[in-house]
Amino acid sequence: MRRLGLREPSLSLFYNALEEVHYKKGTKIIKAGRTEPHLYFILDGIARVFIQTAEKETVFCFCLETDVILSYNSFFNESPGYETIELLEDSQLVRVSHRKVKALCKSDLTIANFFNRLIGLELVKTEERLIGTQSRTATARYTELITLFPSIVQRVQLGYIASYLGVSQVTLSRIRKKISR
Amino acid sequence: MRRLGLREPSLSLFYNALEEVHYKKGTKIIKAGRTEPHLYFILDGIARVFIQTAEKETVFCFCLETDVILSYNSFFNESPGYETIELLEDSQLVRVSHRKVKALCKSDLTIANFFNRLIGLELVKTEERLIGTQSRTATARYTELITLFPSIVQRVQLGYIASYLGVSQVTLSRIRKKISR
DNA sequence: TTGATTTTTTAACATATGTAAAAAAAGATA
DNA sequence: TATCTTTTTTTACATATGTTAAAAAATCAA
Repeated sequence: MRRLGLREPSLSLFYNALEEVHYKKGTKIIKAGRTEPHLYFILDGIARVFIQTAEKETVFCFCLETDVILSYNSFFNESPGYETIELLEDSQLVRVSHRKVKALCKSDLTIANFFNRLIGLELVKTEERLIGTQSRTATARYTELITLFPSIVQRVQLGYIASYLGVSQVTLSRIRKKISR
Repeated sequence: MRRLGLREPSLSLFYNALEEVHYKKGTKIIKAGRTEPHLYFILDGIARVFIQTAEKETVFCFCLETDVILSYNSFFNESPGYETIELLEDSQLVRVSHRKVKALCKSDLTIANFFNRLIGLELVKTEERLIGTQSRTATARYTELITLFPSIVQRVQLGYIASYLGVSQVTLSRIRKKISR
């Protein structure tokens, strides 16, 4: 949190609201269709964020250590979220209720600005994802994933990565073969 | 702004920082590669947001009346933005410098929370776009665009809409033919 | 209205991608 | 180790999409 400019005494205020939790691999910490009451930070572990339709399941991001896990629609519209978030490893997280975060933002200017920046950086990240998805090939995005987030490729099975890239697993296999030459 | 919960006296504080501007169709109010100093709200007009690579130009959203126009990376990272934003009609906008917005957020708790919500809703919107892009066909997204934002389809040429949907204009023509039967 | 320009649709062809199914490889369990 | 399960790669085929170019339609200006 400190890297986002949160300093004492607001830092302690925020820290004291956090609660550490541990979950097993496979746990769905956030489920689509529910208004999720908590926000999480990953201390150790990895999660996939996906959305489900009648026909298929689409992975639309992975969350790693230090990342925030937040159902945007739950938080900002107090409406059911779109995404389900499943842990892909036994994980350690800290969590805090939306209610507490909002109360802190309403009462503490420093925390409000810290949270502003947190959300802003999420927005930049999401925008980068969207730009990537629309303007670059799956091959380019896969090679980028390898260089920027090698640990994702190592820790996550290819079916999920293919879904994340928006191609079938067969196509990802072909991409992997092509770039390994 | 009122719909985002901004009330007096903070409302006036924010309003007084705004400056009305008028631009001709074709004006690029924000250019990729520059750290944009302003944030805009559209009073009247329509804009396309696109990014440019060596090979092509990709439209990744349209902005309409009441929408905010903001280079996320300029604002949150004070780094050059990715997108170019071009007005597709003669337009009326209001603008305010990032500097002023940040100063207001640092000094006024209500404005900080208002801005928080503004950014949060942008995040929800961007997420919805990303989910749509990844998990739905171009045909489904086009029919949704017609029902949710008919004015975009009426006011924007199909080449831009095709780019927005992530398909070639030829494919969009085929989609239009298919759904008109 | 007429002609010029821009936008949209259509046609033809090549190719990249998805689906389904099988084979191979890797990982887990007893 | 040997067996079972899961994951990844490969194959074969059908099809949707992109590219290029031309035709048609719509828009704009004189």
